[in-house]
Amino acid sequence: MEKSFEPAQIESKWYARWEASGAFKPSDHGEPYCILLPPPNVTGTLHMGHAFQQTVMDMLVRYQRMRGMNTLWQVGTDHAGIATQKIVENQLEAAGMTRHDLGRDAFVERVWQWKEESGSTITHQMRRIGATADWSRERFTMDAGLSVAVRKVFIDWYRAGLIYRGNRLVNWDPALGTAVSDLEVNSVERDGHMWSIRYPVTDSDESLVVVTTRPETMLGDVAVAVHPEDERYAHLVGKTLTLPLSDRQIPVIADDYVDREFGTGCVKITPAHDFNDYAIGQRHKLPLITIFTLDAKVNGEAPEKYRGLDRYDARKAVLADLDAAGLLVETRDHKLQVPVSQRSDAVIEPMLTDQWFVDLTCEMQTDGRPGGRKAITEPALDAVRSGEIKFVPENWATTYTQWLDNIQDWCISRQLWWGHRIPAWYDEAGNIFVGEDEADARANAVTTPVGALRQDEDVLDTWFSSALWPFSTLGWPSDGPVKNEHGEIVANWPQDQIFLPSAVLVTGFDIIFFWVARMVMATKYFTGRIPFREVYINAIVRDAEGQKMSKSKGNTLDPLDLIDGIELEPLVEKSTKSLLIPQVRAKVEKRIRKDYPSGIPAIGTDALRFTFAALASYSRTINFDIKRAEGYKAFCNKLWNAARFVLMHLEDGNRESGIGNRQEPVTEAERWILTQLKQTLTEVEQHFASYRFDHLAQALYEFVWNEYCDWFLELSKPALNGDDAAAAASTRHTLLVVLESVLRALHPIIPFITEEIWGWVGPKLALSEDSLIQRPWPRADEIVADDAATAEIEWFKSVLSGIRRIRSEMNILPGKTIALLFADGDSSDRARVAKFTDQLSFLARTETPQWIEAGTDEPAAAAAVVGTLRVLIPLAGLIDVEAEKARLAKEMSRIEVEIRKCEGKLGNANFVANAPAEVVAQERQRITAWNATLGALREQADKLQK
RNA sequence: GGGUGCUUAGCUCAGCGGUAGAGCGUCGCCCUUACAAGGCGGUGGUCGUAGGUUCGAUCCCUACAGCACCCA
Repeated sequence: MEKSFEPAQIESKWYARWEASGAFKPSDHGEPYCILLPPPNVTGTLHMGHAFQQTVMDMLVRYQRMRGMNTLWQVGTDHAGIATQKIVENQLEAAGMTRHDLGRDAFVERVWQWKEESGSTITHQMRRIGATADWSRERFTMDAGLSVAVRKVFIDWYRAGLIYRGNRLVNWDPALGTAVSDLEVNSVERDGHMWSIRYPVTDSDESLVVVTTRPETMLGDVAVAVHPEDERYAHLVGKTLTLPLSDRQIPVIADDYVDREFGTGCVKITPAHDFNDYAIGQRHKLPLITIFTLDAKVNGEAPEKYRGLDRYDARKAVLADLDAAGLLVETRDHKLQVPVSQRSDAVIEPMLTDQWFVDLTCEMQTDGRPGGRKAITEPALDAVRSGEIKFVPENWATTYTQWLDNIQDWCISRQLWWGHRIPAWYDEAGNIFVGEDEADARANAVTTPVGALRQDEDVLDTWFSSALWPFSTLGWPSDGPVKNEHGEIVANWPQDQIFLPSAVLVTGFDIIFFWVARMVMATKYFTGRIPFREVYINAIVRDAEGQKMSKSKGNTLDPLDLIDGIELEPLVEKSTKSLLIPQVRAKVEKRIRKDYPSGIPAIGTDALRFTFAALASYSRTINFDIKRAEGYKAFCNKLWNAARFVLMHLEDGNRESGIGNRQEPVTEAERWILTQLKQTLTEVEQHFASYRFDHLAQALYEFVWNEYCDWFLELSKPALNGDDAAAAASTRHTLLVVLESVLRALHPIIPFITEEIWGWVGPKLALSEDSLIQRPWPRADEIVADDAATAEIEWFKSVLSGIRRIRSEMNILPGKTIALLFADGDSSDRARVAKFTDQLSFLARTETPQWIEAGTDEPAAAAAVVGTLRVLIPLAGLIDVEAEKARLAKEMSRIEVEIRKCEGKLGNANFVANAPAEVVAQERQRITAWNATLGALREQADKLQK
């Protein structure tokens, strides 16, 4: 083995071997265990959030695979309609073209090309993370099989009356020219103004003043609303106003939606461009006047002079004209919430358009069939409320149920070209025909089509196809093998449906609505099953200061840069090249030069994975600190060197008898480390079950470093070098067996280094497997615990620590051999000293210990106290008597504080009467122990006084 | 406005009714034959504030303060 751990060398070779061996495919033995990858965006790249999620999924899959489960990690990518289309449109724009110049077919062809070029980026990155997904079953949401499922779902829901087409107000992105989901709209606080505008009452001297942040929408006003109990305006309700600029007559209406305290208490109503106004318009049967074109310019409904103006230019013109007319009462600065499209950054314009919807709100249809609420929404709610699906951490269930409780119908049409085209056709009279294709649509027609049919131009929301992932990827709705474009079988529903429900979905909380809820809806409806039994909501990865990672802040980290390392200059170049604003660019560069003055060190995949595991508590965010990752790289190195130690103590050609042939360990240290291993493995299993990867990582870290390396390896040295051949042989065996077990236990977290080390260790144990990935999970119940041995070793550790403390505090050079005496103590101390003499003198660098018999003189010495045993280091010029007195005094006062605490409790009659008996007994035991120690310390202090 | 979290060592975080923990940092000694990416030892905390419940509260309850996120 190399002298130190070099991640780059070992990572490069293992992944391909594992994959080639078929290790990632289902074994067809054991209980099914499936993980669905929320498909990454096909044109995306791996960011820290992905790397974290995939580490979690891979840990779970590897663990369950080792436990003998029939595992499937179903991977694939999502066509990401808007995002992907926009990338290609941007490319065209750079060439001075638009998609309309190419035409639909050529454009879509171009997107496919782009997908082929860039689509494998993220899957290659996933391989670097070590993700053991079954690539042979990789799917794409737009491949043929999944498209069949999409059409079937659309048609079935349509025929069940659960999908409808309607003219509704939707979130319209005027830059992209499509409807977007309300989940893709961010509410952003912006500086703006609040304008007060006077609306005169028709044929009267009176007037009302409305306040608005969007004065241009007054061109589409159809009413002014006041609160029904607002006495100021009660006499005007029912009267008519003359809408300035347009001169239309609009009514004053009363509606308790109006907040009397806000502004003047008068609200202009523009139902075609505001969701709240739309609702009021519906209640009062008001007309809808759309005043904008689809690219947010004023249309022909407005007075001539505003037509064709962009909405913001129209605002200026309207304000100028109002001011000129003396109707602009006040202009105030105001912070307002503006809806902004996540996809284009454009301000969203609520717009009345024809769209397709999935009904999620209707209880019962007019013909008596169940509505969407009954058929789709409620089963999805029940699945979580009943506990059939569990969230981890569980409070996310509230987020899920509250959202579903208040859900609106789902707008599924998008005015894009990239995606699943809606399988609906229109005849010349505007009748709708839905089917697999035109022929099927005609065959299922309820009315005879008038003239030719033309297919709907729109495509489906990406999440519509993603929602089917849990069952469509397993081959549904085909009843036989499904092949990919290379003719390889990728799914077969009749047999693959054993993987539904999957075990767990690992995803971010921001996906609960997009994905989790919709997968539950679709999967319940079409298969009657839940898509997954558990939903593990992972934390959001932030930078070390808890700031959101963002390119414009310059605090993003590329997981591959952490794995491979990167020099400062390439890092600066890479982080700033996509930033167009010079100030931002300069700021980011400055930050990177400050944060990473010498670039990012290569920490390797294993250390990165361990870091993710160690940070994965139930907390909602994790702050990724590179220092922490470096610490875990040190852990990998520690493990590496422990393995080197073990291997170099095996005699040449020495093959151990194998793990199966368990022999009785000869030494107490072996029985102790096996007990610790058993304990650790028990904990690890519990932490896997509860998804506490932080505890899991910590348990293994502590075992390896603080128990195996710090104590067992050290204790093994005297045994390996001693005269007792049986103890030496047994110790060698136990060193190896424990190492092999811990490699297995660590493998799900740090697969590469453990596999590499195992390559040296496995053959020494004559194991049948070729590689660690095939080994079974190390089971705690196969290990025998020995509590008596544990007590012995704990005693030994106390004595040795006491000696080390004296050496350190008295500045005795580590290399210097010193005398060691024992005094007092009981018979078990005598026996233990005898038993551990060699280890003590070896590890503490002392001469053979001597006992001081009671009543005999003893030399001045520094002392450690273990129970009633005094461990003495004779002064003999080594030790400063005053320093030793001070040390003893400090120790005594610490113990006196503890004793006072115990006395306080035990002196309290209420405590003794009410506390559980074992707690009281524990306090009594503690006070006894403290008193014994204090007694020994006092005796020692007295001896020094002389 | 509604909701959900968070506040513990210098930093990042566990813990959670009965002796306050980890990693990193820091200080001292040591290149001791697995590992200086290391070893040994030390320092460091009235567990956000104020009340309450309890024999006992960092932990449970209430209020308040600050921070974060989600929804409107």
